[in-house]
Formats: sequence, structure tokens, C-alpha cells
Amino acid sequence: MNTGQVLPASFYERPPQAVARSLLGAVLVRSEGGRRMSGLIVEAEAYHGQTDLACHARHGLTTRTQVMFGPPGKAYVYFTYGNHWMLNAVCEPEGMASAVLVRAIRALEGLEWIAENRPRPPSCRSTRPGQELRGWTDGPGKLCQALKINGALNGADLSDPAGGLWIEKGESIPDEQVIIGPRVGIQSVPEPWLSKPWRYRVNPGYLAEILPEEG
DNA sequence: CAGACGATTGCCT
DNA sequence: GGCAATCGTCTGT
Repeated sequence: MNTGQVLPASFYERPPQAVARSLLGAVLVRSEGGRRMSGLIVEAEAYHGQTDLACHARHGLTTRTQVMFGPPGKAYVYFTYGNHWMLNAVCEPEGMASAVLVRAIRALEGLEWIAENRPRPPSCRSTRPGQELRGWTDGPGKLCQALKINGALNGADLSDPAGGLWIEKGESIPDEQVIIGPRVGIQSVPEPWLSKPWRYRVNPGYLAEILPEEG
């Protein structure tokens, strides 16, 4: 199995904001039965500990959040809205609960396998450069469906390919191509947490430049 | 144990 | 842009 440079657990042993920024351009990889599929991480959000009222850890250690309180570099996968799985990377040393939600990827390898898991929507038929894959894996629930990520992978070691889910070093995204803003989908959370600029994404125009077009 | 709500998505007007 | 789907998690009784 050809693997690039797998990001070590120490990569995640930092504040989630730094990890979220650094994960832009990295490659999320999934393997199963000898097959491999992957995508470039283009959007991520930081959730920072028990004081962050948008973070699941705000209620302390519970059955659901125990992985978040564990060592860094593990996958925190949870189920929500009755339909969707969400993938997070646990950050900071053991005992501190923080994580980075992977919100969107740009499919790279194993496009056929990904399509088996999640058919490409009509919006993918766009002929505009950089828009060919729009709507396919551009959401936290969508990318989990696309890469077959579910509760069975909760707690998986993202620094060990043996677990079937890991992250490799990828493109380096310059600061001027990173769009920073408030997190989404947390509208009932009070200030100042509601407005914390902890959402990071790659400028779509820049993405179209660095990745070969796909038709 | 009942009730509220959610780190979303897809379909409808 | 609005809104229903759908069920696990958490809170309060």
C-alpha cells in the first residue's frame, strides 16, 4: 500500500485552532480490504475544551465524549440529526478535551469507490474549473458517507494506517489562501463562542489552481 | 422516563 | 430561502 508521510500523534498535541489550520491541505485516507480512497482537507473547525460552549465537552466527561478527553491523534466520530456521522481529530494532551471537525474534503483517490458509497450529485456536472466536484464531499456528513466513516471508527488512531483511517501530509496552503470565519451550525450557542473565528477553509479559487481538473 | 435539541442534509416553494 | 427527517445524547422530573 502506497502511503505518504503519515502525520504523527504529536502533530495533534496542540491547540485545536493550530491543528485545524495545519490540516488544510492534508490528505484524509481510508482503506478497507486493500482498497484506498482519499481526499484533500479543505475545511475544518476547532472546538476547544469544556469552556467552549459549542464543544461537546462542555458537559464534561460523558460516554460520548470520552475519546475527546483521551490522547491526541485519535478519531472522535459521533452520530447526529438521526442520519449523519461526523469526523473529528482529537487534540491536545490526554485529559484536555478539544477536537477539530473535518468539514469538507476534495476527492483525490478512489473516485469510483467513493461514488459507490455516495453517488455524485447532478451539481457535479458543472464545467467550470474547480466546480466539478461540488456537492459531493463538501460537508461533514457527506464526507463521512463518502469515505465509509461511522461509529466503528470512533477512537481509531489517525497516526496509524493499520486502523484503516489516517491523515497524511499534503499540500502546503499559504496564509493568504486561508479563509477564517465563525463556526457554522451552532446558532443556539451564546456569545462569545458563537462568533469565535475558528472555522478555516481553503480559498476555492486557489484550490482550482493547484489541483488538476477532473471531468 | 419524557422532552428538547443537535458541529446536517436534501427536498420543496 | 424554508423546513422536515430521524435518533442518540443529555437534562430535569
